[in-house]
Formats: sequence, C-alpha cells, structure tokens
Amino acid sequence: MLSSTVEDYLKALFLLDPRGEKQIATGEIAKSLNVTPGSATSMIKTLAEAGLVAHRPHYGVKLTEQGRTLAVHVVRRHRIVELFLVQILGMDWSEVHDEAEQLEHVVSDEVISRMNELLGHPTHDPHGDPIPDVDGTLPTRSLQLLSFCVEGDSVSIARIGNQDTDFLKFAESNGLLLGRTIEVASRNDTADSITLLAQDKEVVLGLSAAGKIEVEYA
Amino acid sequence: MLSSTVEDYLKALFLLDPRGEKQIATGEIAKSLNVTPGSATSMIKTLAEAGLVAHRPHYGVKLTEQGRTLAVHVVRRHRIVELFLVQILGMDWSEVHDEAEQLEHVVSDEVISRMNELLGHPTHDPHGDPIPDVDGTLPTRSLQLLSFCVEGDSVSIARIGNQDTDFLKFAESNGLLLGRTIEVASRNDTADSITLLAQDKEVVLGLSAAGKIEVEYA
DNA sequence: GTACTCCTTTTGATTAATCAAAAGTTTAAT
DNA sequence: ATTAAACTTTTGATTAATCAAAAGGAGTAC
Repeated sequence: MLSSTVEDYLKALFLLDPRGEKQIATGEIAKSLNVTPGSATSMIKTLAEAGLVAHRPHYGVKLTEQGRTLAVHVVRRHRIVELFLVQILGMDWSEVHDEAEQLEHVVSDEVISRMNELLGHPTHDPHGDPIPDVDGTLPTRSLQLLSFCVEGDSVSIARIGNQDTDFLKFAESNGLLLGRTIEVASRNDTADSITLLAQDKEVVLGLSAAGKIEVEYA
Repeated sequence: MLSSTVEDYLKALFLLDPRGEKQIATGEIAKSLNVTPGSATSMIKTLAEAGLVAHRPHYGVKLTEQGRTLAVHVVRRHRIVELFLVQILGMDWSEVHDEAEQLEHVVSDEVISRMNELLGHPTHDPHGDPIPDVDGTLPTRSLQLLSFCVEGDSVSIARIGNQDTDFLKFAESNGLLLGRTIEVASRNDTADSITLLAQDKEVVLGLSAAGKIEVEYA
C-alpha cells in the first residue's frame, strides 16, 4: 500500500505534466507540494528506488509507466469524489477540492466504483477536469484558453483550472459556471484585460485569470 | 488537528467503556488496537500530557471529559459513514466497517452533516449501534443479550455487536437481520447453544455468538 | 576560464509511531 | 515473607517524512 505522501508526490508529478513528456524539476515538485527542495529530493530518491519515477540527478524526474498508472488512479479517485460531493451531497464546487484531497487517499475501489455508477459514469469533474476511466484512459476535448479568445467570440465554459476557493467563488458569483455560454465583449492587451458578457452582465478579467479558464467554441 | 492514531486510541477507549465508568488496562487497549503493550503505554503518556486521558500508572486509564467528547465525535463520524455506505451507496453491511474505519479520520463536519441530513437524522447505524448526535448525546435503548433469552421468547434483533465480516455474512444468510423478529425455539446450557426460529428456519448458535446479538422484546 | 547565481543534493536533526526485549509492579499463592 | 505469574513501563532501535543549512553541479556572464 502506498502512503498518502507517496500518492501526493505521484499526483503532483502527473498534474505538472499530464502527458508525461517533460522532465520535471525538483523545485517545481517541492513548490507544488509545499515542502522544501531537500524533502522533495529525498522522496524522489525513494520513488526512484521503487520504480515509480525515473530520476536523472540535476536534470529532472519523470513518472514511469507504473508510477503514472498509480497517479492516474489517485486523480480518478479525487475527481469522482469531488463530483460526488457536489452532485450527491450538494456541496459547493468551491469547497470540495480540499475535502477530496483527503478522501482520495482512503476511499476504496469499491466505493469509487459505486459512486461512479451513481453519477452515471461521468467524464468530467465539477471543475471541468477529465475523469480517467478504470483503466486509466483520459477523455480528451479540444479546449481553448479564454485568454486567447478575441472580441466577438462566443464560447462555452468548459474548465476552470484553478482550485482556489476564492477564485471559484468569484467565478460563480459572476456567472462563470461550467457550460455557460459567454461572449467576449472586448479585449485590451495593453491593459492586460478581457471583458466578457455572462448572462448579460459585464465581467472584466485580467488575462492571467482568463488563462485559468478554458472554453469550447460553440 | 488530531492524528488518525490518536483518534483510534480515543475511539478504542470509548468503545471499551462507553459509559466512562471503568479504568481501562493498557493491555486491553493494546489488544484492541493490535499494538504491543509498550506502544500503548507510550501513547497513553502522550494522551495524558494532552489532557485527553487520566492515567494512573499500573492501574489504568480513563478518558477525560475532553477526550470523551473527541472520541464520541469519531464514533459519530464512523457510524454515519457506515450507514451512508449502506443506504446511499448500496454496500453490504458486512463490508462497510473497514471502509468507515478509514473514512472516519478524514471526512469533514460539513460532509458528515450533509450525510446525516440525507439519511434523515438516523439514530442507529447498520449494526444497530447508536449514532451520537452533534453535541455528543447517545440515544439509549434497553436491549437484552440474545444469550440471556429463554425458550419461547419472541424478540426483534436490535444490534449485532461483532463487526467481523464473516460473522455478519453468516448472520445475514441466516435471516438474522436488524429488525427481524425471531423466536427462541430452545436453549441448551449444557451444550452451550441456543436454537432460533428466524423466518421459519432453524438456526443454532453457540451462546458466545448469541452474546454478540442484542434484542428487544416486542 | 573564473566567478556568480541558481538550483539540487547531501547531511544531520527532529517528530510521531511503532517494536522487541529488559526492567519494574501488583497481586495472588504458598 | 518469598516467590511466581501476569501485566506495565522503560529503554533503545527503527521507519517515514520532514526541515535547515551546508555542500555540490550547471549554466551564464564577463
């Protein structure tokens, strides 16, 4: 059995590079897990010995096939739990991330499978992130960053790539919910901002915030 | 925040003495948690320093008010989760105990409160154990051990005091389910057994097994 | 090509929880 | 009162995970 900590490292590696293309720097892992670089190095060594990552000292680290499979399953558990908390328990999407962060390490396959059933084999979690299926396959969509959209675009919101409670609360209260269709009213690269029309209300976002939102052309 | 381990010790102390009357022996705690006596002693010292138990060396240990309150909440979480797994996720009562054992340490108050709502503020879990309410109060019933029943008694099953999967599967397959009315067909103290009529089928139990089942007179 | 900066890795300590085995207490028995 | 049995506590090690700070690479700048 993997410890929660090991699962967290694997998940972080997966999320930093879902395609498994890059070499990930120790510092990046450390930052994303809020540990010191030294802690990350020593855990990486442990993971490497267990065959879960390939480590090239001073260059970077990458999940092995085995490590990736385990990571994907942690992510699957996380996302199913999140959706379950929203759909079945009626919690707010802004508060389920931290809860799922804990639950992902303890819910059994049996429970996940029943939740999955009850939810009707969903493909995406409440933030629009894809839910890997039992054998680790991720559904794909072709999404566009809202920050790349131009004036006049009419798009529907497909994913919010920021789990921060405050950000999600802000999005919610401004009508920026998954599935909602919005229009790009204007875009100002000098001011680094974009103005949207969501439910006939104007919302102004900085481009970096807009870069956390992914959309689909209708 | 309490560690899972601390919560397990508190819960064990509570379950070994729900009324908070006795001094509990170190060895009993060790046995119920499957650790060596030395481990128990050292944890007891930690708990005592934190004010969660009163320890009289070589005599025994007892939860303080504070410790008991925390323990009751762990038990509440455990039992609500168990019932939730059975009622909402459709799991079998024989498999939810171990699952709940893990979940009890990570589900938030928010989630417990929503589960509780969804379940309609239940008073007992799938094994007939009482669910403490939010402020720690336990519902009471006056139950009788099945092993004390005599020939001719007609009673309804109120509690199964054995979380063991095999035992629960056996009970289930012999019609010994919560709420079911059964009759004591005969009782043989020499053979240490009791014969029941459950749904017109005869079931013979040893008295020690019967002592794990609690009943209510109709 | 020496120096500097920015990472990464190593080192040495610390904390929580555990175990095995030694030492110490209680109780009960003769 | 001595001794034995049964239990509890202490002691010393171990493991996983972490941190702070020292030491070590790599690339860049001049």
